[in-house]
Amino acid sequence: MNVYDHPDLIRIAVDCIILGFHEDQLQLLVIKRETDPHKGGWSLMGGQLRGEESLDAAAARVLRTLTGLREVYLEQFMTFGEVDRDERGRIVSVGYYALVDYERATQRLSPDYSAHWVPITEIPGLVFDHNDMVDEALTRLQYRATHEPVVFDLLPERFTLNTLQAAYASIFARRIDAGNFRRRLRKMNYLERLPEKDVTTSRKGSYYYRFNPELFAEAVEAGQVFLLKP
Amino acid sequence: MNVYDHPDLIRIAVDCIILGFHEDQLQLLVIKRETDPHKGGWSLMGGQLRGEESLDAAAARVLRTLTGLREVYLEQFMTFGEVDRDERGRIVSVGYYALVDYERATQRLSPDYSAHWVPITEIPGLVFDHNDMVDEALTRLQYRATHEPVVFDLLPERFTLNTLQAAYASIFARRIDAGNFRRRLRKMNYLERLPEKDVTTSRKGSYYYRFNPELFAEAVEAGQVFLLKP
DNA sequence: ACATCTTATTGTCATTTAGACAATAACCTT
DNA sequence: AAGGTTATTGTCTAAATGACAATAAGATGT
Repeated sequence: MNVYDHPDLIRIAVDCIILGFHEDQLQLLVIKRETDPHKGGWSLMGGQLRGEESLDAAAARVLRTLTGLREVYLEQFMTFGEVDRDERGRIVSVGYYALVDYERATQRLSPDYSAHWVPITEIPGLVFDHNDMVDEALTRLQYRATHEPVVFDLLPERFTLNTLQAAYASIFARRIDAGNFRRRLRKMNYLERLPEKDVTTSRKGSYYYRFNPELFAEAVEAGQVFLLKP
Repeated sequence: MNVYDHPDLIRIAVDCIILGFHEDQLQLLVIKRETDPHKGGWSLMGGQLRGEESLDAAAARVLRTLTGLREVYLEQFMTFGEVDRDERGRIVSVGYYALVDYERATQRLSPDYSAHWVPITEIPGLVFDHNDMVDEALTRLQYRATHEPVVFDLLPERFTLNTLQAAYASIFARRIDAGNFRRRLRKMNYLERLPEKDVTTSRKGSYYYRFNPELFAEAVEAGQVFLLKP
C-alpha cells in the first residue's frame, strides 16, 4: 500500500539537526535534495517514521544512515505541524538535534546525500520550514548546554579548555571571558587534566582535558549540579 | 475510510495537560474514559489531529471542547512516540500544556467527560503514558515560569502577591521566602498595585495587583528580561 | 481606649556570584 | 638572556542571593 493513496491521512517524519564543532565554530550538517520539490535545495536529513520503531529510534536511524554514528546525543526538541509546511502533503515532523564529533562524523559520512557542513553563522536558505527548525534547535541547545554537560558530545575525547570555551562562545554567539570561564570550570572536579599538551596553537601549549562521566555521576549523586553560563 | 483498515499507518493525536490554580495548589484537569480500553480510568483530554488543522489548532480545539475557553496559554512541550504506548494501535501523541483560570474553566466545563480537578500533589494513576506526560509538562512549566510571565495565566485578572507566591511555591513544590520574593517583584514595574484589598485572608488585607501586558512589552523593549526564580 | 493579635510589607546583613581586568607563569624563538 | 605569545590564576567592585529581623496596618477583645 502506498501512503499517497490516502491523501487525507497524515504522515509522520523525523528531521535531524546534526551539529558538530570545527574551527571554533558550531557547524550544521545539511544535504542536497535529489528530488522535487526543491530539487537541489539544501535540506536537513530526515525520514519517515516506520511502524515498528519509536520516534527516538527513527531519529537515531536517520542520523546513522547519514553519518554511520551510533550512541550519539540526540534530543527531541519540537514537533512541527503547520498544515502547509510541506507541499508534498500533510506531514508532521518531529525535530531532533544531534551533537556529534565533527571528525568522526566526517570520516564515516555517507556519500549518498551530498552532505556538507556549514558554519552556524552562515546557514543558507533551507527547504520547507527547516530554518525554523534550526532556530528552535539552537535555542534548546543553549538551554541544555547551561544545565547539562552536553558540550562534550561535540568535542573529541581530549580537548583543551580553549576549545571548550570556543564551543560555548559559538553556541551562545558571544565572546566569553577566559578568566571567569576557567574559574567556573575549576569547580568541576570531573574535568580531568591529562599530562599531555596541545602545542598546535601556542608555544606554551595548553593541557588536554577529558570529561569523566563516572566522576560526574558521583558529583550529581552528591547533589552537585552542572551549571555553566556563557 | 476508517483508519483501522490500515493498521500499518500511524495516527497522530494531541493531549492536553490542563492546569489551574486553586486553594494554593496547582490543579490538573482529568477526565474519565467512557470506552475501553481502560474504561473508567483517569485520562488527559485529547483528540486526533484533523487533516485541515495545525497541531496548535488541534490542541486549542481539544481544550475548547472541554473547557469552553479560547485564547488560552498553550505550549507544546513534547511528543510521545513509543511503539506500545497505546494498545489501540500506533498513535503518536503531541503533548501540550494549558494554563487556565480555574474559576473560568470550571464554570464553563463541559459535562460530557466527567472532568475533575486533582491537586498536583495527588495525581492518580492515569491511562497509557499520561503520567509521564504530566511530569514532562511540569518540568517545562517550571522552566517557562522562571523565564516568562506565564504564571499570570493561572491567576484571575486581580490577585494578591501572596497568591502569586503560592502559585510559584506550588509550581516548584517548595516554600518561598516572602521577603526575598517580594524584593524581586518590586523591580517589575509592570505589576500594578490596585487600590482595593483582599480581606478574606487577613485583617490587614493585602493589596490586589494586576499584570500589565503593555507595560511589560515596554520593559522588554527596553531590554529588561523576566526572571523569577522560586 | 489600649494592648494584642495576625498578617502584610520592608529592611538588614553575611555570603556568594558575575564581570571586567590585571598579573603571573610557561615556554619557544632569536 | 631577552622578548614575545599564550595559558592560567588572581584581584577587585558591583550586584544577587538567602536567611532572618523589624516594622506597619488594620481588626478584635477587654
